[in-house]
Amino acid sequence: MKYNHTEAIEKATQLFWQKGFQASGMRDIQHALDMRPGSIYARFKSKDVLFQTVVEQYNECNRRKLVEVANAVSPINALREFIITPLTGSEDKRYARQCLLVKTIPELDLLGINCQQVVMEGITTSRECFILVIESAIDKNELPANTPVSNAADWLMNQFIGLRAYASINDDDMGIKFMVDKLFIDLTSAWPETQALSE
Amino acid sequence: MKYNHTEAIEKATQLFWQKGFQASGMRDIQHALDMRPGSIYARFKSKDVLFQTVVEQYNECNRRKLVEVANAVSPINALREFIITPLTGSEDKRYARQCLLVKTIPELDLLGINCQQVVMEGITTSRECFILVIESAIDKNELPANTPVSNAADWLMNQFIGLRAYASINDDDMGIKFMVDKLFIDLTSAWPETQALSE
DNA sequence: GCTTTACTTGAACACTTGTTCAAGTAATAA
DNA sequence: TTATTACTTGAACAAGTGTTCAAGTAAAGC
Repeated sequence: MKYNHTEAIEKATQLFWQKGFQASGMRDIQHALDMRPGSIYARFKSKDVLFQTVVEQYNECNRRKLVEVANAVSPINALREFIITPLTGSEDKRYARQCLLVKTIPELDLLGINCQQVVMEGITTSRECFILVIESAIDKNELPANTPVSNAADWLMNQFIGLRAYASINDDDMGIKFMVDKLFIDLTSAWPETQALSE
Repeated sequence: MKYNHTEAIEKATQLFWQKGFQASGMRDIQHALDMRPGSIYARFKSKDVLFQTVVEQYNECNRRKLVEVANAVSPINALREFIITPLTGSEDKRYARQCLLVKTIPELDLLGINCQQVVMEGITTSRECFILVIESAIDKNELPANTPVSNAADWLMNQFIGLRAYASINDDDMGIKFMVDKLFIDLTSAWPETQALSE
């Protein structure tokens, strides 16, 4: 049977996402990819680099989806879809409710320095994409023009992260729906005074 | 030098809070407590039970603080204080910005079943205390009477968790202040329609 | 003083971890 | 067929983990 790169990375992603970096032992990986240690080390230099490859793909996928949201006819509706999708995944994909990057942060200093960078880049990129979404929503009159873009993007991203963490340990679908609804009420409601830039 | 139980647990708390359960090796613990393995195992049955003891104390401390907030003259003001305190800890106590329980959740199944239970109890208790706080605030006319207590408590707790996670990887004090202000605006603003109980 | 009890020590143990590499197998080229 | 190249295998390794326990030390009781 021939080796399939895409499939191997998919399997690795699934494992890392479920168990985290540290808890996914090389023996688990060997089993998941149905490959022997030598083969794995021939293709990926180490467990660390394998994980990095996984995260790189995760980031790219994430970025693409968020740009789509920003370019949608109704960014707010698209955003709602984007947010709800991972929260309501079926039981067998529950592990995907939690963000892989967020899950990785506590393990950050177990990773090689390059790998750490890739993880942090993913977060930075996400933040930038959320800014795009908000700008686009303002542009299309779905959000008030005086929305404080940068702060609101931080806020929005944090809300999303919090929601995913909540959903990953909480089954109550009604509760999740409540929180999402609340998020969109608050998104369009008042913002705190932002400090003047110079003083 | 005589053994000091309180101090030992304090040191252990600090270590676990900084590095997490798994990453705190027995050798780290030995060094932090300045005790040899045999002594540690004589007092605490295992690393697991030591961690459990730490979490039990953490939970009790947390509960006490939240009950104080509920019983304060102005629960909302007390709540603001309660929320801001861990977010603005000095640089050398940055580790305490993240909630110990939240930090532990990803490692939950490395723990013994009793220890797992103690961690989950901590979260449940927190939730119950947040309900008390909201009820008290309604009672004292600081929140509208139609606030959906249970859902709002879930929401509030999740906001707090999210904020602590944000503050633990983000230095920007102005950004943190912005988020806290936003939280209190949203706390007193509109809530989504809650589904009827029977249908 | 001596005996008994309580506590401490740290080398050693069994097990798990990520990683290596000589040997083996399959595919391709001549 | 034979020679060369590309890839795979899995036992073995070094370093790390939580834990044990026989031996040692200090304290308390008489």
